Amino acid sequence: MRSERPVSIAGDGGGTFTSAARRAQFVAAAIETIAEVGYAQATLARIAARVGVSKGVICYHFAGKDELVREVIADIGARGGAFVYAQALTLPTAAERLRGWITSILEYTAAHRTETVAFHEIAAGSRGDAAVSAVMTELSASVASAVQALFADGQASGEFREDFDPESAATALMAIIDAVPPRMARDPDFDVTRYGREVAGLFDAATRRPAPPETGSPGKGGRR
Amino acid sequence: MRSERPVSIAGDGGGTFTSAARRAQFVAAAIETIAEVGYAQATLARIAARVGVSKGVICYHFAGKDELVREVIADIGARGGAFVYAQALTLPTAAERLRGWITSILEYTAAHRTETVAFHEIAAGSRGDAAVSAVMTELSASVASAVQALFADGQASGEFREDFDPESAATALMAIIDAVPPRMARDPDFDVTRYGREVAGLFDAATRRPAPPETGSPGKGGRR
Amino acid sequence: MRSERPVSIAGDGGGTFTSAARRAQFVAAAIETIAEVGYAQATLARIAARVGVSKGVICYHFAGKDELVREVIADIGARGGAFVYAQALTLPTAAERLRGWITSILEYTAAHRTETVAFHEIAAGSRGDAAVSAVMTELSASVASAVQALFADGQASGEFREDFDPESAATALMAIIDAVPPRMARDPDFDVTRYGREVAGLFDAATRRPAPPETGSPGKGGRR
Amino acid sequence: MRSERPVSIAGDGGGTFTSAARRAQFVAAAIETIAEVGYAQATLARIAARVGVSKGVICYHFAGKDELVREVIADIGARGGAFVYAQALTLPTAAERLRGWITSILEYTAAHRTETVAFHEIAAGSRGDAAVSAVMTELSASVASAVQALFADGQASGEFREDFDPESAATALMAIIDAVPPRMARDPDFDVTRYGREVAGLFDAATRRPAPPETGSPGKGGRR
DNA sequence: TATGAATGAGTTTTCATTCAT
DNA sequence: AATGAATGAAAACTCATTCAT
Repeated sequence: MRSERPVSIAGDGGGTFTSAARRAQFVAAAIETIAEVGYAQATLARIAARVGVSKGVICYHFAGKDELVREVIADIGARGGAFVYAQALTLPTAAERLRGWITSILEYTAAHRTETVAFHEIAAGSRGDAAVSAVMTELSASVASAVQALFADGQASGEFREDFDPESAATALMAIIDAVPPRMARDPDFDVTRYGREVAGLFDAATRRPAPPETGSPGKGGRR
Repeated sequence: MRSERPVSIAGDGGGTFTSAARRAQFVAAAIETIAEVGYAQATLARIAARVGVSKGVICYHFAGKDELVREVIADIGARGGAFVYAQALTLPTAAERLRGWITSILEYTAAHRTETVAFHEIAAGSRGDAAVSAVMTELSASVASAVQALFADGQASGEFREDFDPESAATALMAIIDAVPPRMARDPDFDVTRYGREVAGLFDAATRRPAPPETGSPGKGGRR
Repeated sequence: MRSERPVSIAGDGGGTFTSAARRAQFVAAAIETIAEVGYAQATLARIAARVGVSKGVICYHFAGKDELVREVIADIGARGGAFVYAQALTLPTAAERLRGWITSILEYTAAHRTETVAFHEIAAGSRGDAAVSAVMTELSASVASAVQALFADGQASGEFREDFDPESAATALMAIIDAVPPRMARDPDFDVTRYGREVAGLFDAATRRPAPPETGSPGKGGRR
Repeated sequence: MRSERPVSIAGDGGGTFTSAARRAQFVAAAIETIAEVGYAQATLARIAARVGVSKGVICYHFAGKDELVREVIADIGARGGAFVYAQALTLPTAAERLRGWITSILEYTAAHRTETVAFHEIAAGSRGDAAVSAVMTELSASVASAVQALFADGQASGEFREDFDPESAATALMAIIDAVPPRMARDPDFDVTRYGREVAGLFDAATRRPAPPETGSPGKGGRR
């Protein structure tokens, strides 16, 4: 019975795919399909057709559509998450980390349109699919808390103003980032890099501690 | 021809529903259903069940699902649009209008959860439904340009900094607003009012022209 | 209970239709609708719409669609039959009666396109509707036997050749006549009158006893 | 893409149906069903039931009902057309070709009742189905013009009388032929072969050039 | 009588899933 | 492992018919 379902053991020199590679192939096809036609229109038939195999094969390698979609999410999340975290958190100041995060995540978004568009399509269309929903929520919560920490750190270190709520700021920033993929899909000329610079600028202005009230040290104020 | 298709004549004090009232009832049921289970899961059967009638009744009152959905969009858009525009645009300064717009639209969002959640669900899930998509795109574009004008006005009047791009700022703000309904749906404790205040604060800080560089008038700088 | 269903008593001076007139109105509307869109597409809704009333009214006046259709058949049959019989059967010779029948029935067909087209549509599309089918079969059988008699009479009187089968000839002639309405519907320029002349000519040539064996030349006549 | 839609590759000796054979099976079932209950009543459910499979199977093998019906028409048309053309057109005289055509087409009709009845049902019931209608019209026009040529040839060669219109004669003959399938369906004892002989005789008599007026050359008349 | 509303059976079609080979 | 075939549930929509008013 257990042998009924392929396990992920690699290392098969033959021309035929190992099970793991096959699964990866379907995940990739699913991502492309979802990005192209939207979550609701991404049927197993269409995904299988993209790979050039019959519909049944997907059901052989995955327990069902749910499992495939969950793997799609995991795949996108893992790759994207790794990249983003690698960039931002090493910089010295909170302001730099914030700008770095915005810039790098949008850079990634622009460089991986298909993936990020697919991710957004799933997030938007998977309502009512409890299992999928749960994964999405969890994933987005973990990113949100990292972003929130970014703001909190800046406040704690005195870099940022203290009259804003880090959680709200994180929510807002996440919203801004999340809206980029559909915007790219809708409008291919959208300049993501420029937008990233602008958003970073807005958040910089919004969070930077205002120039101190010039209490008798004019030199400092002037130099600034 | 006369009576085959119910027409929208309102004003009937009787206890029995007029056709217009019936249509409104289905529109309301559709909104609730969409908000509750998502666009893809909002079948005619479910909507009819909510009203407590058979599936066919909807097809009697509406030419088809498309017509119902279009009416849903029109209904939400009309009511919401009227409200929002009424508030914000009368205030004297751009900063006040910006804050007013953010505050009032989120106030409206909070007060009309079901409606706004449904609207977002449709926007998110109607890919591949050309007719619906078109209406949504148009509607959102018109709001976006009004918001952009808000920022541009502030820059033109000298109230706002000039080193940000009004279009990008509008895009960002719209993204923030659009993300609220699904957040409310996901997390019933989300405090929209507080969030509105925070977002307004962030945009205020981000757009306000910084304190002038103290060019020889120390008295003013000091007071500030 | 009996008063539940309107009876056919005429003579109601008011502006409102008597039941009989109402029924006739629906029959007329049904004929027009069937001729226009075909039997399968002639729904009660469409018929009612043509009269300008609601669908339910038809069900009030008729037990069901079947009854309406049967009345349509009876109506067309009665009027058409009466007309045709009146013309042809008074002429002196069989050849004249044959030509007369062909001419007059096609004349009628041309003059009552809507009716005859509707009749044909019902005949063609009412398969599987036992009650309707039965009426059609009966009606067509009665005409067929009259036509057959026409040929048989000509043979009996010596006017017609004897080497053809009156039943087959009647079947063939009926087929020719029955095909005219759909042809008219398909091709509005079809010249029915000319076609009638041609068909009459063909049947005349087909049935006429060949030139008598030259009664003035005894040798030939004798050989026959 | 490769295997999603079954393709028409024949030649598989195994016991299992190839896709082509399966399609042919459904085409055959559709023909039988249409012949039996009429075009309007021939639902996918009924056709599937005849084969003993679920409704969805037909949609698996055919894009939709339209495709099935079009294949039914093509199937009947191809087989029937080939047969009929093979027979008639090789004979030397126009009179023989005319008789040959009538005889052979009715022979075919008698030998393929189900098929021809189905064909007639489709022709009669497909009003309002533009695609199907178009195919039928075209097919019948091509046969009609061939028949018309038959008459015209006979006139041109001097075999036939010249005082009839070939087009009308063709229309009449087509009407006679077209009426046979429904007649067979209605009346199982109808003797098609005999009818064919009779119709051929009628048209022979109707078209044959009459014996010349015997103007003083008895030898010629006698020999004839 | 008439109406509009409602019903429910029935139609085509789509799709995830199962299964024998 | 893979396939093609089959399934069956569900979707949107149509239509004759019923019924309270």
